[in-house]
Amino acid sequence: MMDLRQLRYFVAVARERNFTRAAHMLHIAQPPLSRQIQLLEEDLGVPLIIRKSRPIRLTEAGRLFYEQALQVLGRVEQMQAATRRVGLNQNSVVSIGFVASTLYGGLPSLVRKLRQHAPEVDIQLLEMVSVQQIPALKEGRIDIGFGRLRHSDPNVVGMVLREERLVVAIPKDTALAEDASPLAVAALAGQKVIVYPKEPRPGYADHVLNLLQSHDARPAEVQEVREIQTALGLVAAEAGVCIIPSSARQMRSDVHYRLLEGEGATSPVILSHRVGDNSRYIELVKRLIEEMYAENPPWLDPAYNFVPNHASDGSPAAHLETF
Amino acid sequence: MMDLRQLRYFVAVARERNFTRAAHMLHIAQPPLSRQIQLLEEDLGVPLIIRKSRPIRLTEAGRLFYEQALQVLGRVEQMQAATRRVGLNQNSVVSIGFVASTLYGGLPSLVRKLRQHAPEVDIQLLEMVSVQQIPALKEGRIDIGFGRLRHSDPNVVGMVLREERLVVAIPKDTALAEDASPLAVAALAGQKVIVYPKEPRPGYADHVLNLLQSHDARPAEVQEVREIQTALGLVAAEAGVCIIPSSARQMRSDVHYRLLEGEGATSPVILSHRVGDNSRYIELVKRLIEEMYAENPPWLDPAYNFVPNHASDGSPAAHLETF
DNA sequence: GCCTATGATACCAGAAAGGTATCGTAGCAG
DNA sequence: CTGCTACGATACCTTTCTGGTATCATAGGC
Repeated sequence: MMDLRQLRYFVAVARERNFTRAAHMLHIAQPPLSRQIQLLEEDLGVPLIIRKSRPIRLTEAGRLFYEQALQVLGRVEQMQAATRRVGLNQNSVVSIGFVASTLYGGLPSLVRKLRQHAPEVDIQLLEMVSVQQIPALKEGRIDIGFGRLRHSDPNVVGMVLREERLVVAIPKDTALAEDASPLAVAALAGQKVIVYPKEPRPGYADHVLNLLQSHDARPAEVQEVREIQTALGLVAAEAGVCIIPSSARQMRSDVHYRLLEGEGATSPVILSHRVGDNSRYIELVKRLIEEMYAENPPWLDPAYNFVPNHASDGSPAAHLETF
Repeated sequence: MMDLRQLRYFVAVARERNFTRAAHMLHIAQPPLSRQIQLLEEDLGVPLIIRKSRPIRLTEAGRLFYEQALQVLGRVEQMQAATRRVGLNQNSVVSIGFVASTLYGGLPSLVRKLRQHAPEVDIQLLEMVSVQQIPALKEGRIDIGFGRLRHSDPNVVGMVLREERLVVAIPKDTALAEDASPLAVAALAGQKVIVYPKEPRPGYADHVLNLLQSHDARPAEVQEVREIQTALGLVAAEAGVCIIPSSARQMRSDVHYRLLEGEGATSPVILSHRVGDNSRYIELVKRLIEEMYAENPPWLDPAYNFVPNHASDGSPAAHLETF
C-alpha cells in the first residue's frame, strides 16, 4: 500500500537523479532507498525510473508521478500546519461549501465581511456541488453550504437567499445571437445544448434539462461536460448553447447572452446548515448576508434576481421558515 | 512522521465516530487503531478527538484535519490512477505550466486544439507563476511554460507570443472612473495601488512597480496580495487601483477599467521550453498557436495587443530567434 | 577494454505494526 | 444512585517491515 515515505523517497531520487546522493539527503543508506522505489513501482505496476542510463532518467509516468507527488507532499504539510494552528490557538473554523457560480455572486464579499467581523475564525472554502453539501454538512465537514438545488433532508435546513434568472449563452454570429432581447425557453427547441456538471447526479444539469422538458423544448443533442468553464468554452467554439445563472455571464465575454423567459427559468441560491447548529457564526453569516443584500451589489440587479421578501425583512427568525 | 496509513485510519474513525466499528471497516483490531490515532495526535501535537463523550466527537482541529485528509487521500488516488494510465498505455504527457491570466487568453482554446490534434497525449495543466516555470522546465516537471516575465536562462528558450496592453482597474464611482479613455501611467501617482502576486519574487508585481517608477508615478501606498482575484476584490471594495493585463478584465465587471498609455505599459505573453527539446508536441503547439492567432480571437483585439511580426509569418524557425 | 561511480542483491538487526487479553469509564436503565 | 453495557485504553506478545552492512553487476568515460 502506498505510503508518504515512498513519495518522499521518490521525490528525492527524482530531484537528485542519483540514488546514492538522494539516500544521503534522506539520511538513510542507498540499498533501502532502492528497495522502497522498487516497491513503489511494483505497487503502481509501472516503471518510474530508467536505470540503464547515467545519470538516471524518469519515464513519462515517472515525470507525472514526480510532479504530483510534490503537490501531495505540499498539501500534507499545509494540512499539518493548519491543523496545528487551529489546535494550538483554539481558533474556531467555519467551513463553507459552495458551488462555483456563487464565486461570481456574493460569496467573495461575504467572506471578506466575515473575516472583518470575526478575524479569529479560520475560514475554509471548499468548492462542491449542491448534492455533496448535504452529506458534508451532516458529517461536519462543512458548517455552511451555498448551493443551487432544493433538498428536504430533515437534518439540514435550507434557506432561499434569492432566485437568480437564467441566461442562455449563444455563440456569436449565429441567428439566435442577433438579438439581445429575452428569449422564451421554448425557443431553444432543436438547439444543441451543453449542460454541466456531468456528475454527480442529480445536479444543476438536471435542473436545466427539466426546465427544457417542462417547456417542451426538446434539444437536438445534449452534451455533458464537467465544468461551466468548459461548457462556455464549447459555446465559444460553436458547439451549442448553454444555460447558466446570469451572474456567471462575467466568465466569458466572447459569447452572446440572452435572458431566458418562462416559468421556472431561474435558479435559487440556497444557504444550508445543520438543524440545531447554534454556532454564533451561522447567525453572523445570515446577518452579513442581509447587510450585503441591503447594499444592492451589482450581481443583485433586480433585472436578474428575485429576492424572497422574508430575506430582506429585519427578522432573522423568518428565514428558518423558508423550508 | 506522518503516514498515509494514519490518514486512512483517522478518516475511518471520523466517519464512523466509533473506534471499534472503524477498526472493523479497516480489517484490523481496535487497539492498534487507537494507538495509531494517538501517534497521529502526538505527531501533530494537537488532540483531534474528544473521547470522553459517547459517541466520540471531533475537536475543531479534528474537523479541519478530517476534511483535508479526505482531500489528500482523494488526490493520492487520482495520482495513482493517472500514473498507471500513462505508464500502461505508454501515453505521452505534455505538461503545461501557465500563469493564471493566460486562462483568459488563448490557453483554453490552445488546449482544446491540442486535444483534438493529439488525442493520445495526456495534457497536464499546472498553474505557476513565471519564475517557477524556469526550474520546472529544467527539472522536467513541465514541458511548456506560458509566462509573463522575460528571462535569460541558457537552458530555456523563450518566445514572445504577443505584447498585451495593460489596463488599470479602478473602483466605480471615483474620480478616475468617470472617464473610459486611456490613462497615462503618470496619472496614477498618489493612488493606492494593489499588486499581485506577493510571492515568489521577482514576479508580475515587480513588473508593475517598475513601470510606475519609470514613469515617476509614486503610489501613495502599495498593498501586496496573493492573487489577482483578491486584488480585484479589493479594488471593488475601494481599497485602491490595480494594474492588470487587459484580457483579465473579464474577471470582474463591477470595477471600471481604463487602458494604460505610456512606454512599456504592456506585459508580454511568453512561451518557454527546454533548449534542445525536440518533442514533436512542442512544434505542434507552436503550429496551433499560429493557427489560433490567425483566427483573430477576441482576446487578440489589436486595440489591446501587439503581435511581433515573426509570430505571424509562416516560418517556425524565426520564433527561436526572439531571444 | 579497463576503471570507477553507482545501482542491485543478500542477509541480518531493530523498530514498528498488529493481535489477544484485560481494565477503566461514559451513559443509560431502573 | 447504582449497576450494566458498550467501548476505548493499556499491557504484552508476535509478525512484519524498514534500515544497515557487505558485496556484486554494469554504464560510461578514458
